[in-house]
Amino acid sequence: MTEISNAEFEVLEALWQNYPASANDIIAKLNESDNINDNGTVDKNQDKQWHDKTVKTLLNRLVKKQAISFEKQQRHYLYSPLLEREAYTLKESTSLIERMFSGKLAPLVAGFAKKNDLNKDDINALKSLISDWEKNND
Amino acid sequence: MTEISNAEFEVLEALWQNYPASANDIIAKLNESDNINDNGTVDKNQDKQWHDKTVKTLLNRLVKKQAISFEKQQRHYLYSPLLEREAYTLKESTSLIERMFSGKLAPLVAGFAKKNDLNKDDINALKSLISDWEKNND
DNA sequence: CAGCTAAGATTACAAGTGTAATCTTAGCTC
DNA sequence: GAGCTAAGATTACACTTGTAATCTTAGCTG
Repeated sequence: MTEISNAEFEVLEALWQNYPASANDIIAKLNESDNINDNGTVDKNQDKQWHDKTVKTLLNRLVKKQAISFEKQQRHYLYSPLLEREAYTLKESTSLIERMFSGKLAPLVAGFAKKNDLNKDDINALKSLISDWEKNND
Repeated sequence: MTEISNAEFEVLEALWQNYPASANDIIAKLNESDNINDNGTVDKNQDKQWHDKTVKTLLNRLVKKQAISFEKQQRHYLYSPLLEREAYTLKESTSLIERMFSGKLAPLVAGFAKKNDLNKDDINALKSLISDWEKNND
């Protein structure tokens, strides 16, 4: 599977939020003000406007890259992701951590902690992950 | 500051490990079998061989992008990074987390926990980071 | 000193990317 | 049914990227 570019990823993101979807659905979603991810977090649309031709091009490329599929629905297509969001983001995270931190998660978190001032919620989420891990690994 | 590409990043990495350095120093470093990062972690060189012309090109691009500087040392140059490694990796991590996880660290860690089976060391590192954070934020 | 060499500068070139515009055509509209 | 429309297909085009090869020139070498 070839690489997904940043712009392609944003289109995929819109599709993950709601599929199957027509090109127009996707374009509309991309041009909404805010978007909600699978994991419940929110992407603010920095009022970027997506041109429909651009989105169509990206959909085409995603099809070629076998990241999404489509089925003819009368005159237009309905697209669906072939990639799972979680699998994809994990792959990307892993790759970044590999390239920048020799595969170790802690240095990334450390950098984050140092500057991006994690808040109490982040810390609680991490603690909860840790205790889950310990539950399963003790 | 424009974007640093993957190949450029690897060259920067070599420079961060030892600078100021001549082009040849950098080429040699890149072609070593293993490399050790600032943070003590190790990059295995998957026996990729860097062609000197390629590295020179990348050094040029990095200079243009103002990611590194050089000073004439007799006939050749000595290069130094202008970017700090930690600042750069933090920016990249933040950007990925922003794009994929709406800026939340926990979902990334969760994905990692779920599949990449964190080991005891990772968990300890995270715990230690958390307790540091709590020490400073209570 | 003439030519060679090696450092850096310049040029190359295909593939990928962001961003669309134009082309083709099946179906809707009068 | 003739033409318009809108979906998708094809083409465009400049910029970036990976990966070098060629050009230029200052200094070494015989």
